[in-house]
Amino acid sequence: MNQYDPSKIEAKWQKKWEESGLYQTDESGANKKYVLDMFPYPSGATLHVGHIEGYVGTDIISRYFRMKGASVLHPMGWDAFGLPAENYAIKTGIHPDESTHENIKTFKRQLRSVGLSYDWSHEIDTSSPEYYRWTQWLFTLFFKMGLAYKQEADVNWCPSCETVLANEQVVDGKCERSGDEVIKKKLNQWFFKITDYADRLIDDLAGIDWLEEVKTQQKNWIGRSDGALIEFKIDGLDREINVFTTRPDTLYGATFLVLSPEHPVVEEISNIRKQISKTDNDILNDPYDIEDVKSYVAEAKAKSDADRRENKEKTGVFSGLYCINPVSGEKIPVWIADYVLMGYGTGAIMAVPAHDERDFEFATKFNLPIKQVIFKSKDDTTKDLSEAYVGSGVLKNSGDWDGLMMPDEFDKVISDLDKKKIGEKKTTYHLRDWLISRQRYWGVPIPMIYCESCAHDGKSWFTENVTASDSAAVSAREIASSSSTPRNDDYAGWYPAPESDLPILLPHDVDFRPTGKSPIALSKSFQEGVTCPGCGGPASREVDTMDTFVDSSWYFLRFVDPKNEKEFASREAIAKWLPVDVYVGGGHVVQHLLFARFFWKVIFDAGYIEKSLGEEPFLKLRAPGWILGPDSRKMSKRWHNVVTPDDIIPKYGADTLRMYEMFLGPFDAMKPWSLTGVEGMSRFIKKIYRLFEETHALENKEQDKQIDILLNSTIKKITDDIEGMRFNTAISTMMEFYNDLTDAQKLGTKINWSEVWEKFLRVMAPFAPHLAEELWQRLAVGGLGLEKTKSQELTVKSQSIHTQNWPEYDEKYLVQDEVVIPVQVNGKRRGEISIEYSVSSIENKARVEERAREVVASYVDGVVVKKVVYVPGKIINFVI
RNA sequence: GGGUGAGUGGCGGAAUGGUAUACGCGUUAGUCUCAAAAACUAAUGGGGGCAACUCCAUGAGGGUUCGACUCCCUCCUUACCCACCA
Repeated sequence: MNQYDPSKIEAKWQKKWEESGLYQTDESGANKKYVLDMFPYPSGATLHVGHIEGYVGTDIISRYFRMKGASVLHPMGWDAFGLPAENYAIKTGIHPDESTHENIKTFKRQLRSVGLSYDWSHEIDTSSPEYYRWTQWLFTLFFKMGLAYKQEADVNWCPSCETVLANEQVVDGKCERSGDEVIKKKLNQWFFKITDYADRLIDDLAGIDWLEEVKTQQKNWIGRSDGALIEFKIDGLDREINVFTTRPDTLYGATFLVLSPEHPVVEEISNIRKQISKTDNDILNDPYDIEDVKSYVAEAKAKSDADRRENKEKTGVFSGLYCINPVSGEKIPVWIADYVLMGYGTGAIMAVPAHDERDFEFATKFNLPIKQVIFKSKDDTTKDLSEAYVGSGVLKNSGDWDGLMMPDEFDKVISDLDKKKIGEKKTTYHLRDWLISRQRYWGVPIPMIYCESCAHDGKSWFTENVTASDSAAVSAREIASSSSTPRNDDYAGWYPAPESDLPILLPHDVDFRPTGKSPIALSKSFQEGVTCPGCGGPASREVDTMDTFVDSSWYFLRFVDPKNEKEFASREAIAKWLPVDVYVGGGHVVQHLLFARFFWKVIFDAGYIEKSLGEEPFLKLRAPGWILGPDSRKMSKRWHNVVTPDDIIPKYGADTLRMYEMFLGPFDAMKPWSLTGVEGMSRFIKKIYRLFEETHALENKEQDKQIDILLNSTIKKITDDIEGMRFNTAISTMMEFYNDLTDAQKLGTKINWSEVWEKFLRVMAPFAPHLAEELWQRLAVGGLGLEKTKSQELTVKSQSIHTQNWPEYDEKYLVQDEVVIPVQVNGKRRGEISIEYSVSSIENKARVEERAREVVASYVDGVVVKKVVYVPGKIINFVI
């Protein structure tokens, strides 16, 4: 008898599958399913079992869908640009292009060794000119739509990576990658106007099947809050300070204003005071020194965001200015404090210490008045608050607003502000525009050209292209810019590189050591012969590259048409495959998943996506849980607890690895790796193999009903579990099937082995594709109920188990003839009865009750039974 | 501080209103063997009892229900994400 030897079986079938083109996409797209993994960054570290988990999950789903008759697109590719390769190059001198492609080779070998059913003819590599040509083209589309702009801004700068970072890449004030403290720097940078899409990015979440957790996180990140913009006049001057507040109802309680140290008014304080003193000399009598303001502001500006947050004590300084509360007419002081952030709202707040914890703390520390305007009820006569009251209640001390209930009559407050022309409804967002410039080498060059002379004349692509040929882009631009028109002066001198020039190649012969300037700036060839698309004069290219998240924001679109040389993807291919039906991957909750949704919406608006496809690219999203090391710590080189497929496959085989990973626990849960667990799975697979060897050639056409029931209920359970991505219980079901089957075998139950194997192997096929194929082919050779093949050589695709139909189950075999009904007394199980299924219905309650009463006689005899609850076929309960 | 999950044997977990602890790991005993490994067989939540049996147990406490791991309330622990966002 043969021994199970995965190393022989698996290599053999992987080769044959490839030769026969088994996993080539059925390009008809009939009954399509697009099953997508988040494509990996090919790092120097190899793939470990945690990465594989998601890939095995999507592989099972893809194989299952194919067997159900769907045409499935299941591609894989490489998010190949990025900093680690560049840093590695700086250290070793090996060009990123070279190391990246070495890594891709390793990753690909590993993925193949797991037996994943990717169609490699759809493979993409974001660092190839064929791909990034279209990344550049999309950039120019965004530009023409008014959604890409260059602006001087305070940006996050990582001193160690020597590049700017997106807000999303700053974690706790530190660089996500290097861990260094991020500093603020004023730089001229390219942005994507993702804020124009903030509302749609929130609202469209409602219609997609994503984990609630991920949706909530995206909503929080976008951070929409509704409130009002309120105007405060500076006392003694015809000038206002605007504040944003979500609580305009507490306006009568606003006893001072607070400005962020970066607020524009702060720099002008001396001037403003001079102007005021001409009409009102009182202001000069304040015990106040402008030097205090200057030193406070200087100190605050020197601190990093992290430092500011670190400091729990509130700090601040009186500005020397007063404003007028627009409803109460009171004169209130203006303070400067770093707990107010310039980046949110207007950079100025009205402080309502009675109803805001931060304002309360500040007012207490600096002895500022606290005025309560919200009371728990009409009869509430609280005098001195010991802490801010932030709850709901009724307004008092509030002029005409007295008696209004908050938050129920909030809208009345807003409309009154509007009527009095002192404020208006306003929505603000936490989301900032997406900063995409990077001063690094290993990325996509931004395809923009700058012309000094056009800039001087105030000319730009926008001024020169009133009637652009690209009508789709222009009409889309109108849609997109309805909320905010591009400011032409920001664009002066800028032109997108003409489409015929794309791709703008990343120069190869560059010293990529970071200097704080883009390395491409040092390339001689890069700027050779560049002319202005507007005036034809000499011009220069943008030397920054794009954030790699731009590359990965549209790769799922390229996958459907990866070799197209005319378009980023054809309209037809997009319509055929998209949206993605199942998307699996971890992390990236606010980065990739937000950016990719943004890209889809922009491309949708530009008219390149059929409206019928909808406004969301990923219908269903699931994240595999982390696999922890055997020590229950996160897998990491540091703990020496990393397990890779290469540690497992040579000894146990890919099928064991796949089955074990899926059996570990719920797909989305965090769970620790265990080597003894792998051995257990290996045992199970060997048992299947052995049972097959012993039984598959036994001829027996008869079968007891009990086996029919076992087989059909197993098929049903596994089918349901795959649909619900409960792979762990699907595998338990296979184990139970084996146990029940071998028990029955020992008892001499009649079993039609060929039918059993012919069905069971098919439900096992998505999980253990190599073993299932091997045994399927042997079954075919045995000729039991299958077409005979001359040898075990699979050359025809149609003979593979993976092209067979998914087995159907027969409802009539899902119920036993006899059912076992537990008998309870007061909800505690005291026995059970076995009755014919046909008499278990509710009409026969009396009969069932009689039988049950015998079993629990010792509990119910001689006592009053108050009630008998009978759930047909499930349970009977005597209440005494 | 806010949001979102999770808490069940020695361990990973199953059961989403109806026999709690499926399935697997581990452990123990046995078979086989000169021996070991592998394999196979059996036992395995805790307490009490010779036994039939019985009591207790799903983080803690309450509630709803004939019946609660499951639903509701309060609290505790823990993980992840966000956090001076006005």
